[in-house]
Amino acid sequence: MSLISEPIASFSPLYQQIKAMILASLQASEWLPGEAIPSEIELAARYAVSQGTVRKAIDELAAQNLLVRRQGKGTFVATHQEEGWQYRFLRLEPDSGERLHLKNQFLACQNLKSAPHIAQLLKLKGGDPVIRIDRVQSSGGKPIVFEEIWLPEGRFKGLTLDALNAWSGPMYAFYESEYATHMVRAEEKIKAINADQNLSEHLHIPVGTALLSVERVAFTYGNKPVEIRRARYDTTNQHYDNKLN
Amino acid sequence: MSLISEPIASFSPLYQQIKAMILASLQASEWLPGEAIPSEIELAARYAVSQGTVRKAIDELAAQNLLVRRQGKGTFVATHQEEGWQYRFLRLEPDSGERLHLKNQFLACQNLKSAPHIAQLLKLKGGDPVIRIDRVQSSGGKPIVFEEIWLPEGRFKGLTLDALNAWSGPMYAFYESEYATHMVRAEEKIKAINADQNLSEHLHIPVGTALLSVERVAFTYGNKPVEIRRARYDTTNQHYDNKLN
DNA sequence: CAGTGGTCTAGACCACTTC
DNA sequence: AAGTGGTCTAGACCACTGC
Repeated sequence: MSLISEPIASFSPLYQQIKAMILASLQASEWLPGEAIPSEIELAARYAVSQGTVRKAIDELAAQNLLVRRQGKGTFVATHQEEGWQYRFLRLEPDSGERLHLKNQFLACQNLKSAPHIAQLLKLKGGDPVIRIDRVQSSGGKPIVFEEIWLPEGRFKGLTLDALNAWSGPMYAFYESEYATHMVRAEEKIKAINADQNLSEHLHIPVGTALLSVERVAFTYGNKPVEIRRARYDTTNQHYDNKLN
Repeated sequence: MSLISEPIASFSPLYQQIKAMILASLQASEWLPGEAIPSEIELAARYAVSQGTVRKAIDELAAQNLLVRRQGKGTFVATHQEEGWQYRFLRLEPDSGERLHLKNQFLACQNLKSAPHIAQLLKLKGGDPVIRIDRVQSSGGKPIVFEEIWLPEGRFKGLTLDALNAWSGPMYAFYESEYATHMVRAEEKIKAINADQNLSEHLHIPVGTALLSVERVAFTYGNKPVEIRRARYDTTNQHYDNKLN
């Protein structure tokens, strides 16, 4: 061990500080998903820096998909309600290459005490209340996806099966409009598993069939985990598509 | 159909043109992987634009991982030989979270006439010569990955099993140093399959075990596909890790 | 110390959208 | 025509590397 202590932050460019301040405003819901943020000139005045410095901050936030720039119109807070952004996190697509259209069927929505595993991923204390949702998604009448979802009860108070059934559209748009929670990024761990009795029934396939297991943790602003998903995909006629750069 | 023809390129910013010229130099091997490209000031002079315009072009190429900037030293052509970049495209990691270390065993390296399916992916004519490599990769003595690789024979002339066995290190570093071929990006399609007799033997698992099937097409400069891989992962103790943004 | 990339500014002008 | 983001420039200065 060296006696010389590490600098906390040896150097922090102005535009990084601006970026942090814009991020703080997003997190504080000063501007809501879908809304325009102030123009570059206004922000430059507010923070007392040049427009170029604000531009660089916004550039990086846009690259992270937190903001969306539209020439001639303004810069907007990213939203899952936008056309073409509803399925931003869905990597499943038909082998034929067409667009996948999934029909939702919610099976259950229960309030539970969190198991240690789930609590840890959501950064809750073991036993803290969580909501668990079960659903099946179908394509052309065939069940393709079986999914279990865990949410922290604190943020999603009063969520019921009826509310879910009343909603038509992507879940992340639902979270946004009903619980002011915008998903920023997610991490997935993928495995192959053999279908058990339960999955066999839900997906109408023989026991033992190979299925894709996708475990996802989704995060809002500030790297806060707010949703766990455990999905099982039948990949007979569709696949998980990934680009590596 | 409208009688008004679409503009080919309604507007092309200077920095995009600079980007295209740098890209052309990379494709023409004017600067090799691992080498430094000329300084921003030199490039600005060469293209008769300001340094800022060159910067923006380089910024985008760096964001695509084609170039790597190093403050105080210069800008370098990305290479798979670099420490930490050898496994840029490998998304498999142990459930424990440690680093995966795979040992290579090449089983075969044959010259074949390409099947239609492979030829199409490599943009060859059906029947054009291809090289097929079979290998198994093991972690801690356990076989984890069985992989078949197809390469266009034209670009990889004279590749033999002996040459592969003589090489210790990642394949993409091998392609780079022996065949002047740098991989830029890749696309993967992932499914779950049940192990057949052949896979059962290679991976020492029972027939029917669920395996991850990963089909990859890898591209060099100019979006040219130059490698097909069909991998099978045993995901009992490891998983495919993916980040969604 | 010289050379490289990195930050910041101020200003001119262009392209797109809306009124 | 006014307002927005997008491009391009020129210049000053900072941070990091290596001789």
